[in-house]
Amino acid sequence: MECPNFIRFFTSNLDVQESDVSDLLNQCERLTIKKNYVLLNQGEFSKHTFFVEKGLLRQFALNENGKEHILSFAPENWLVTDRDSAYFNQPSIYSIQALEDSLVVLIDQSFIDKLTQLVPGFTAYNNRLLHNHIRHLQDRIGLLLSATAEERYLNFVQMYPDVLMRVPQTMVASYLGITPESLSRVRKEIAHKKSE
Amino acid sequence: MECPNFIRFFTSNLDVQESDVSDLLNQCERLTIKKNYVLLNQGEFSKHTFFVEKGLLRQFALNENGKEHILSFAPENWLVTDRDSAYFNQPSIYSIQALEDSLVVLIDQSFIDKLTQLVPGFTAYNNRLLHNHIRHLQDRIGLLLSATAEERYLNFVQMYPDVLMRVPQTMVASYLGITPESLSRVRKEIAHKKSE
DNA sequence: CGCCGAGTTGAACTGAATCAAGAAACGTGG
DNA sequence: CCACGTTTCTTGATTCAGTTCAACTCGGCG
Repeated sequence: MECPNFIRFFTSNLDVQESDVSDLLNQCERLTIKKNYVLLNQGEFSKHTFFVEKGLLRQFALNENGKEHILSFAPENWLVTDRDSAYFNQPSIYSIQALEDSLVVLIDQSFIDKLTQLVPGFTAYNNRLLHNHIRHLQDRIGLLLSATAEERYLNFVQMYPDVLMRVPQTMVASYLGITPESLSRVRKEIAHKKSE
Repeated sequence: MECPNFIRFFTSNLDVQESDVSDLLNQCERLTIKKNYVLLNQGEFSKHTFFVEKGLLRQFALNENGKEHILSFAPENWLVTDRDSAYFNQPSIYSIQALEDSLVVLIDQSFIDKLTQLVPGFTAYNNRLLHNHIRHLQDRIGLLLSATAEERYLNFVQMYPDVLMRVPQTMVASYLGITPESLSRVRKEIAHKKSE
């Protein structure tokens, strides 16, 4: 079970031997999961970060009123963590589920520690990932605060054209914070504009 | 010009001498600014992180349509950074402005580096701050995706009772992503409910 | 005293939600 | 490979939360 994406993810931006990462990878648990399989349920604990080698995951929550909203999609080469659980010993707010048959690598703290030891630049790299993630979340907040459903959808199309093609529209709607019906109408409206 | 909050912020959770932090503080620029003073303008660059020793800042953006939205409030003991500018060499998306007469400490990369050198646990602490920040942003996204104006306001009241008392309602509205008029009505509604 | 910005209130409007019903696409087993 | 049930998408009618615009109140401050 090869994991070329994983190897590339940790070697391409870091000064480290492929063989070293490969060794570390071999110490990690790997999971081949079917579409719809739930890796982590809301309320459970997990110290793992999931690296998506192949397939597509989503991280989502059900709120009090039974509405579900999607925090993130994670296609190949993405990392998904439940921070509440992994770093703050709190039950997870989000569930993590496969939207396609997937292959994920389970990373834990010891992997991070070993990589930190092995690669001088890793801490900085990791920090950079976190800062980038923060920027991304801030952008999304900005959109939610001041963009219409249509603008948010167009932004999504531009940012994640790949994901768009791989998930049902319902889920895109849930990511954007609108109903599937509204998304359908928004799309119709856009198509209509284009054909003029 | 003493900065007890600053000292406490970096000593209380870290295994480091007060005198060491104090020395580092003395190498940092400090700014005493008046209400409404703009520390950073949208589009500018700044490699600094601002630590709020006293007073209150806000981080906000004006979008295309001239609408302003507030990304964050920063009262005493908060850190504010423009990540685009500080870590990714991009012009800042957000402006940073004082909402009260304030005293801020300007932290730069060399401060971080020195503290990292000096205090073994600092990297982990810093990481923890970042993860916590991410959680916070995720929570906000969750609210924006599925809570009503009233629910968002009540959440704000609970989370930031202090800020609530210190800023004009207009700004709270802008943080929540609603108009000042709507906020006024929401508050009226809540008061009405309580008096029953 | 008079101005000015912040907050409130009202009336009309609008973007998106809801509810309900069909149509299309999809996968699974015979 | 087709038939059937299930999920996904579309469309329509109605409702509703929140916006917009405009007028008015209130408290502070020169």
